[in-house]
Amino acid sequence: MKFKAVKGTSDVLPAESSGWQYVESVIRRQAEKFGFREIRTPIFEETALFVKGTGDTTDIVQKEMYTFTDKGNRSITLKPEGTPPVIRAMLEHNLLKENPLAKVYYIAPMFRYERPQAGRMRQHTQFGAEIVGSPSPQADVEVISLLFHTLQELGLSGLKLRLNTLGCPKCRPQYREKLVGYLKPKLPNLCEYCNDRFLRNPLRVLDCKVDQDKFDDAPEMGQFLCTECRDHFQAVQDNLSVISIPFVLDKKLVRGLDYYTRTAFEVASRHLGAQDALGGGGRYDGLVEELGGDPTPGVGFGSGIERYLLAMKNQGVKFPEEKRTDYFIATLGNEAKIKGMEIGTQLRLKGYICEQELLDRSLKAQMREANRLNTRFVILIGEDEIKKGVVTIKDMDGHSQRVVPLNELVEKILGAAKQ
RNA sequence: GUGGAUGUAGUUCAGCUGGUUAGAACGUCGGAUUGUGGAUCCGAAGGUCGGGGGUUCGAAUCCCCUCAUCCACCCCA
Repeated sequence: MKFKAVKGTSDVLPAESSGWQYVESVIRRQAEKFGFREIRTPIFEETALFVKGTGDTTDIVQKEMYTFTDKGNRSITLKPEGTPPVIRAMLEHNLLKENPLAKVYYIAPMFRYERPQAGRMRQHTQFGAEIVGSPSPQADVEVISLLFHTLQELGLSGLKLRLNTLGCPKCRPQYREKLVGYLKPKLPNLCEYCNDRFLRNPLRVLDCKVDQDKFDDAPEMGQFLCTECRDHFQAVQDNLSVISIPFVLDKKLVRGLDYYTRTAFEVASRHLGAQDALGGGGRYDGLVEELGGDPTPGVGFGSGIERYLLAMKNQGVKFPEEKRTDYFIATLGNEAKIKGMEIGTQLRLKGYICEQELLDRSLKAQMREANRLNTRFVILIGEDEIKKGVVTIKDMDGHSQRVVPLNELVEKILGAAKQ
């Protein structure tokens, strides 16, 4: 085979696209119920937006971006995540000046140069949402609720919401300093990954699978939280409880993006493999300012639609049935084909789903095709019908058929379809 | 970037320690029903055995290289 979809990308074939459309429609309905409005930003951005927004210490920026130079000598990057472009667009168009609160969602492709595996692609599609402008813990909860309830609405079960707080620029540095002091003497005894993580993001070291048991006496973020952060975190938990969203506290949950403050969360499915997060997000109270706006709080999430579909498949979730074909026009002979074209056009104008044979197959094959399409009625036009100026209509469910004169065809079948 | 597994019809797979015409199921097409679907029966088409090189009288099968896919690490959606 000559051409193949490049590594880590895949095609959504007709057999799967109805599943996608269904998921997308559920997402849009949920987002709109909460009052989120869609935002569409370009598929690529100036590279610097991610270096500054996502953070230059993150894996995404250090080794996963699809970056290239365009003919105008600009450094361009295919977006690896959705939040920085959304903030950029809000600032560029002064959305936050028009209204101090902005709630947006998006369904968009993301690109990361990673080694593909189950649930991880180089191009994947994220459903994300952001609330910008509100410092309220209820904004955190609204965003979590949108994600959680969307997943539930799709029929996903075995969901696990993990929750943590990362503190703020006031209290996190103190914890970080303490943790670094605690870890430093242990480094020679820790694995190479730990040593690597220690340099990039010390909070991550505690999450190591190899050395996990060596950190029993490690200092905890909880002991260092300032009162504002502590209250905020408590309020998030209280509100989640009020709306009956179950969660577990996970002190090791440290998201891989630099901009998170306070709340961090992740929803995982037990129906997925190693990459089990359906979505994750958190609060980013410093990001807007970092990208050149006034200090403005924000909170949001990103979630992977390919993973939704994977989890739904693994879990055996049933998708709604596809629409059936109302009329299949089976034809024999040239005149019949022309007549069929005419009839089909009229039926579609009336709003029916209507297909016509395009391969000149045998009548048997055409009937088989009609059956495959789950057709309600077959309109048969052969040489006999042409001679007599009629059409044979077969009811595929009732197995009955009758002959209808051409001139009253549309009226007749309109009636039949209403039954 | 690291490790492991796998590449044979459209699809899912079989093919024993190398032996000559590479099989099955499903799907497709045709027939049983000269113009009628889903069930059944019969038949047909469809394969450079991922690619290249080597060993051998002989390679889908053994060796080397390469490419791709999958899974895991890392990290994330």
